[in-house]
Amino acid sequence: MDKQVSPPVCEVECVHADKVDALRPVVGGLNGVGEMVANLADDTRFKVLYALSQSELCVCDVAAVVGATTAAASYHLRLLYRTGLADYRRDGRLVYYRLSEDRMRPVLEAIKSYVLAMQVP
Amino acid sequence: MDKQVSPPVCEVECVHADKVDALRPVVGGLNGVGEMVANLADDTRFKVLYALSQSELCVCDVAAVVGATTAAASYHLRLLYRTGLADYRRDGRLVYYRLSEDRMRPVLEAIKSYVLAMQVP
DNA sequence: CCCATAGTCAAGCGTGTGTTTGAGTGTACG
DNA sequence: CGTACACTCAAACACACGCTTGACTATGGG
Repeated sequence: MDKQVSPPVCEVECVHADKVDALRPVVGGLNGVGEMVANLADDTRFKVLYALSQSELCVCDVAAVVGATTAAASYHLRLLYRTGLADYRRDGRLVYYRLSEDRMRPVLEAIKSYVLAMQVP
Repeated sequence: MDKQVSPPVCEVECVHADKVDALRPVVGGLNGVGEMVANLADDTRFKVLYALSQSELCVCDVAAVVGATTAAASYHLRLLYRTGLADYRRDGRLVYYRLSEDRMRPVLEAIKSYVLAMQVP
């Protein structure tokens, strides 16, 4: 089940074995990080999730907030639901979505801060 | 150059105009966030950048740390360089990369914490 | 000068993704 | 019942991405 450790990797384990050995276990614990980050790696979807982190919203509202069609908003909301980041409840004709994973808030805030900080200079 | 604002978006601006009006300017300031997050939305590339955030490394070391070929490591490093997240210097036959944007550290740490927190339960 | 080595580049591949479109589902209300 | 509306679903399209492969550049040592 290992991916690749030996064949086309440099000659030996390369130049700085100490640093490499120190980093490998740490980095190895990050498996799956790409898949998780990919849930946020789209303008529309990040905006949707950030909006949900601020307020419970129906699909219609989400579409209006992010500037998308309801179909597109529904697509992203369903995707966020399936990956466990959002939850929903039905109330009459409306469907309300909300952020379901509070541990995501610091991530959203960190990314938001970074983006806003990059817009000034 | 605007994307879509009016046509198939609900009827009016939908159910909760107050929340929508409050969120729209905030969310509107997040343009480009998806493109930025996409730089981290891959297991290998996130690991590469995280490793760089911990230590200056040559391509060979990076490949060894993340378990990839030097070509794959070089591909991601070059991409990170082109997007301004990494910088490099040449020293003899070796090329050393490092994190060039310190403001990225809190983002990397927040994501790492989230991933590690999700692995326990 | 020539070879070995670290790194880069470009083409090609398999694969995945966001959006549109149009049809379908479910709820409310007269 | 039947219309109206919020929402969902599935197909299709266009596009982009990560990795491999093999050739190429650049540095340094014999």
